[in-house]
Amino acid sequence: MEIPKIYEPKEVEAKWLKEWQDLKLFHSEPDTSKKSFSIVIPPPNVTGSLHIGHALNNLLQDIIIRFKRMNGFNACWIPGTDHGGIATQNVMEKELKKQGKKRDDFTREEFVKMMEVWAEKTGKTIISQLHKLGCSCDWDRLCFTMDEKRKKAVNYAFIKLYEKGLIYRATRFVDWCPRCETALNESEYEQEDEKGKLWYVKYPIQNEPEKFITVATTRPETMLGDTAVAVNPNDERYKKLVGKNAVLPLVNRLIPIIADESVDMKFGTGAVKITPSHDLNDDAMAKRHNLAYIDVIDKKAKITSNIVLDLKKQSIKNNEVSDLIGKDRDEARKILVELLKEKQFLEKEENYTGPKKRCYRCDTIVESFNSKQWFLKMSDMAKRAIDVAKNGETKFFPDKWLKPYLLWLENLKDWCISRQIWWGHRIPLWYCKNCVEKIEDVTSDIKGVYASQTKPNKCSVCGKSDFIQDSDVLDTWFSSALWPMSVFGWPDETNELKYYYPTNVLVTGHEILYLWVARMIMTGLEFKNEVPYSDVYIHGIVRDKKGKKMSKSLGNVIDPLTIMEKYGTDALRFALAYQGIPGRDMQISDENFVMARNFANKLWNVSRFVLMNMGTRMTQIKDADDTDKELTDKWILSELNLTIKNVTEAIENYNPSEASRLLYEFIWSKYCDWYVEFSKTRLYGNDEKTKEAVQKIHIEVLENILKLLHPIMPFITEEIFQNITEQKKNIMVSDYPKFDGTKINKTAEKEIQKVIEIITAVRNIRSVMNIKLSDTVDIVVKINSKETEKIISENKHYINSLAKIGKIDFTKSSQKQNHSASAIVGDVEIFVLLEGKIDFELERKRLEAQLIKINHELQTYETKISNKNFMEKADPEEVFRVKQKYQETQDKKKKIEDIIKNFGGGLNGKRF
RNA sequence: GGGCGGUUAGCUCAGUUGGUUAGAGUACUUGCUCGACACGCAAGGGGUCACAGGUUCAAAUCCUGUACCGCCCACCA
Repeated sequence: MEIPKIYEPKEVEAKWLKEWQDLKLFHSEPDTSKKSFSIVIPPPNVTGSLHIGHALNNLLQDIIIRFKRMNGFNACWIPGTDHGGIATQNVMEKELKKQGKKRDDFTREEFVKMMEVWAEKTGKTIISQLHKLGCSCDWDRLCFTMDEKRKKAVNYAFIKLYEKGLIYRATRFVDWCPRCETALNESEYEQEDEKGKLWYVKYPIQNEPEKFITVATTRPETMLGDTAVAVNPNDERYKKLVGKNAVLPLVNRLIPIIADESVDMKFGTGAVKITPSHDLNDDAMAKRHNLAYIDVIDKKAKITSNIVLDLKKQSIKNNEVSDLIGKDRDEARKILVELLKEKQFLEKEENYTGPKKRCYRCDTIVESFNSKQWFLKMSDMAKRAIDVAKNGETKFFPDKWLKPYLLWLENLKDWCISRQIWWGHRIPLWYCKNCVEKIEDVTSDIKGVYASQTKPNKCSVCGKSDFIQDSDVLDTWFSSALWPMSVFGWPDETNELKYYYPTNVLVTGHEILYLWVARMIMTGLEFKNEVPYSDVYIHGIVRDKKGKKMSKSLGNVIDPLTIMEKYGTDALRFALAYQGIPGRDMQISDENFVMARNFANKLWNVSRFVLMNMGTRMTQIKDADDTDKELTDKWILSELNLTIKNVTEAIENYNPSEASRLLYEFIWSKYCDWYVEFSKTRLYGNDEKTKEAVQKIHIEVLENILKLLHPIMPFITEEIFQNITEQKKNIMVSDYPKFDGTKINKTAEKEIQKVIEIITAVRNIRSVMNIKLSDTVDIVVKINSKETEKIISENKHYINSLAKIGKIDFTKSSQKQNHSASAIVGDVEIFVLLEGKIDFELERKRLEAQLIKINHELQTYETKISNKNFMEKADPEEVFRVKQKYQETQDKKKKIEDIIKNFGGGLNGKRF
């Protein structure tokens, strides 16, 4: 059997993906005789393909689900995709733009049809990527947030909430994208400080043409809708002006100068222009002071004709301002600033950096204004969501997220659920054309409005059957909020819903804690009266080397497919798991993948080693008696069991990083570096019985390693597992290793530790003295303690072979050995005889350097022991330890000093 | 302005409830084709744990403050 030296992931991965799929190992059916463990995927948007963040998110879920499956649970992981609302529609619009087309070139039906085709295509891409990643989702249960069943759930939920009176229509300030022409929520725009200007505009005082009040503004174009100038009532500069009128420049409309506490005296001039229609604060102020509203900017961010109507109403002579009608807000700004300058209303302009909201999909600056939207009342639902988190029905891992979660819910405003786009769940409200005069004026209490999944037959008011459906769609998070229920067929009481719901854990990044997690909890409580999952596992965001969030525009995205191609899927998975420290964002770079790839290769090669030494005697493992086992065997089994315990705990505590580190350490530094080497003396010997015994241990350890590692690295572990066992069973459905306390052997651990230290010390001398491997040298180990002599004696062959030395002798003499380099390991004095090969000066330097270290160490112990307080107050165990350590170090120091003393005479006399 | 996190070896990061001489990977130095692996083996060098106080017998670890970096929330004319 020829096995390549380098692990080749590609074929292996394809092979097992197919087999797992063919055997339907990912599939789960409700089975009341078994305990269920369920996870629902955070459905990726069908905007394109998966990024490394998705890979992390899904990997973590896969680790948990595979772990639970191997631990006897009926594990079910529901996969799916999200229609993604505005985000996806924008991707489509961008595609159209490339072809020189736009949304308006199509009818709504045509556009939605195109979107469906797109969603289908990208959805498939995403699913295939998840599949390739090794995600053990139940692919037979694939869902989409806008498929028929989910549609039903959304409509049902909307209608229920509507009937309960929780959904209402109102005119509110909303964030609005003038390019997308829809309301946005906080996840749909990004707010950042941007460089801009602050313009100081002089507003003349009525009847006092020489006097002005100067306001500072970042948005001069909105001045057309100003209906007041406000100052702080305590502002001495303006006290006399309050109550007077200012004349709006260019427009010549009179506006009152008012006093309001909310005005910041320190900002700008301390006087602020008030545009109630286009600013949330101004709106609030307008309500307090009963000011008029004049809309200046329309849905498309163009100047409205309202400004002229307003002028006419006040019989103010028309002027150049009316030319602005229909112009874009930016253009209008330029023109206005020019006009103000020309007419000497502009006092000055200065640079100013302030916050700007931009639509996160099209980068257009968000406009905020009053708009008629559908809202969902949040206060009661939020209260319940707060309660369940406080009383622990839902727990957060790590729990530091509890506080922000609560804070968000406590300040929650009603949720604007309507969007003026075409892609999404259309609001299931129908208006009787006969009874409802103006659709814009519809509210929930008006007659002739019906909440219904399908078009109503007849209007109960007028008896006619001419209906029109609301043209808005629901916020994409509305369907997401129902996801943990809807994937199991809710609102129908399906077997799946009964068996798998509530789910066990939700795994997600913290960026959607509010938007999604909180809302799922609220709807879960509302409709099912229980939390949708008991645990919320919140992982970090993947960032690049410089700590920047990965984004296409920054060009720093890592494509998981590229990594999988280059290093293998298991390497990608291991690297992500290894770096994914709970509660922290993670930075990842190529080096991590190289490390993981090398680790996979190490595992591959150690299994090659085991296989090569199995011969044809590959047998089922039977636990031999401990008496048959050597110290090294007991040691590795002890270490293995410790690893089993710790890895299991780590995964159960949602810490795959810890699990990965433990496994790396055990496999590489314990099993490969030491046990494998120890075992060679027996494997290459002639005693068949001994050989077989050590083979059994190897099989046992390797099999356990593979199982432990399988949730993180499924492919390579399955491949090796199938090679080393004759079982037909797949590793992914085998039993996860169980901790066996009887295998823990502290004595073996201690003694092997000693052996390792002695070997390392000898190797060190070899290395420093530049002793070639080919030079077989003799070594004499002098023992002062009988206990250690026994250990060394019993493990002599290991020291011989691992330190590559000729022979070991014992001596009781405390005489220095001629021509030797020395090392002290605890109570063991080692003399490596190097006749003719020793560099005396080097040896002296080496020992003196050691002495410096020892002295330093000794000092720390001395300080402690001479400290009365330490001796009295410290934990007695700690005192004992320090005392012991002190004694040991002192002994060691004395021994080295002795050697050096002897050295003095020896150098010239060549006694050494 | 409020909150959260970070600052540990050249680089990327671990470090559980305070208690071995503070660890890993990588990079670096030296030596290795020794019957799993050069994607490797062996040996080594490298850190005042951001800074300043405090608590404690004892602090990378707990507390307070400072600086810088990052994120979230709110405000900003």
